[in-house]
Amino acid sequence: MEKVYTDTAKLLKVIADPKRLKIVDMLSCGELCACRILDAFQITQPTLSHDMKLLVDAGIVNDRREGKNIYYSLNNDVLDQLQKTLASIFTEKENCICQNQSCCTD
Amino acid sequence: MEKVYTDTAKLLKVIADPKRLKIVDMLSCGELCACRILDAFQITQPTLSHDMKLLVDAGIVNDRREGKNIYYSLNNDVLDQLQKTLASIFTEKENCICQNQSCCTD
DNA sequence: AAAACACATTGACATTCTTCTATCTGTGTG
DNA sequence: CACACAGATAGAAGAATGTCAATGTGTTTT
Repeated sequence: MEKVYTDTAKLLKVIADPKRLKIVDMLSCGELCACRILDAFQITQPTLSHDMKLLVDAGIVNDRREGKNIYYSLNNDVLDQLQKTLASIFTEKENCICQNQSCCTD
Repeated sequence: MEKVYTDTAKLLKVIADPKRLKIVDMLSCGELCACRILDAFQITQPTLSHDMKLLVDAGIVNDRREGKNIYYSLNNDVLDQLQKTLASIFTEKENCICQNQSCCTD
């Protein structure tokens, strides 16, 4: 499968979750520590830690330690690029992936 | 969990797959019948049928029978709305979801 | 140094997703 | 009507995901 599809699908899979979407929404206003994010959910600390690891590993979120706390923030470059990629997938292109093909029963 | 997150996550889950992303990309150039889409992949016909059902049930794709064939096309309204929702989640808002909150250790 | 705090990791279990083979349904054709 | 074709549905097996309790690691405080 073409790389753009596999790469984009990996990113989408990480944000295709209500909790993680809300986390991204919270972080869009600025950096937050894990404990603050945890307060907003009815999940255990290890579950949040697991979700944050997915977001960080995907490059969507940056993490930074300050004393005992870990502060998380959005990586806007990755999200901007994702939006551009989606726009290009959703929209007709000049060199259409399936142009000049007729249906099998034509 | 807030409805916008669960609804958006459901849509994202459906397109968070390389095959289905490529299908959307193919359909962005116009209507295609199932047999034509199937030609582009190394999967069995029931697998494609299952993927198309996910896309149709999510409202991302419309289906239409013409004789023996089913023709699929994009529902651009749903995709446009999804892009807008993502943009609003990714971007700082005036009424920030977490404004006026200080970290738990402050 | 010992204890407390914030977060990560491990291991287990349940749920969901993916993909297949086999079969069924709807449509057109001889 | 019998058959062929396009696609959907059913059922099953394996893979991936979500979540937790228990425990480990790094940092600060006493």
